[in-house]
Amino acid sequence: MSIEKKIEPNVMDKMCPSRVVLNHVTSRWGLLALIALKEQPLRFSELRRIIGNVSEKMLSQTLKTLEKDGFVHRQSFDVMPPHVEYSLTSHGQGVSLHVKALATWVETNIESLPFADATSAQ
Amino acid sequence: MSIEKKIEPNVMDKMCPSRVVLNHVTSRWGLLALIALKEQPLRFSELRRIIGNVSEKMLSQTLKTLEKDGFVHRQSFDVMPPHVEYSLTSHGQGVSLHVKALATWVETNIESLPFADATSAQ
DNA sequence: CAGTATCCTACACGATACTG
DNA sequence: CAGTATCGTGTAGGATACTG
Repeated sequence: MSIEKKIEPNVMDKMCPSRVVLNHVTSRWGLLALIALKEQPLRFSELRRIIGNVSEKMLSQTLKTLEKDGFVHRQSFDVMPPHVEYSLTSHGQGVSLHVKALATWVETNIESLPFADATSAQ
Repeated sequence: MSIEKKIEPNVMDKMCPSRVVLNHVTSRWGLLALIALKEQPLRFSELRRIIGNVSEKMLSQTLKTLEKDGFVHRQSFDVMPPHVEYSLTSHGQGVSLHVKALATWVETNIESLPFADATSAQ
């Protein structure tokens, strides 16, 4: 069905490597995946449930990217039904530390930010 | 020219506040602006030059968002030609610390990431 | 369960032109 | 200089259906 594989090339691939990686780890779902996996290894659907509101497509895409970047390890057990576990590599532990710190800072300080006013009505 | 003001509403405004703010500070240009301003106050065009390849529209939009969030302070001197200085608030200093740490981690470790191979050819 | 394939839309972002 | 206004494009991301 596909002689040519259209693999959703990224615009940012012209940027310097570190910016690209930075964009991966700070991406909408990448950030949340790293934080979730920081606690413990998780299966695909567990990850989906924890992150919440992420489509299968996006989670899959995000995990592949993070795997390529060397942050996530994917272990597939060859059983039926399939069982796949995602975990952080040592590099993944490294970034997730900072990602988590950033996220925690925001959560901790959100109350004191003027932004909170705008949405505190609900 | 505009009875109704279309102010580019954000999809994410349905998310919890901290996620929204997190997205602001980790956004493509937000992240870079925070890092640049961490060193010293900067004018609009200085900021543009330092960040590089950011359009006026995006930088302006980014700065407004960060200002609303309480991370950036905008000081306008009423002279001609205009002189505007952007600087970090104390909250801005707070997040930028973590943002910078994250960015630094990536830059430091980029060489040891498998990703580097993919683009090291140029 | 753990994904892929396909289709579609909204919006992020850039380019250009204009203004105080 | 420091923006705003407007328009055009690509792509991030969702919905749905299907598969090993």
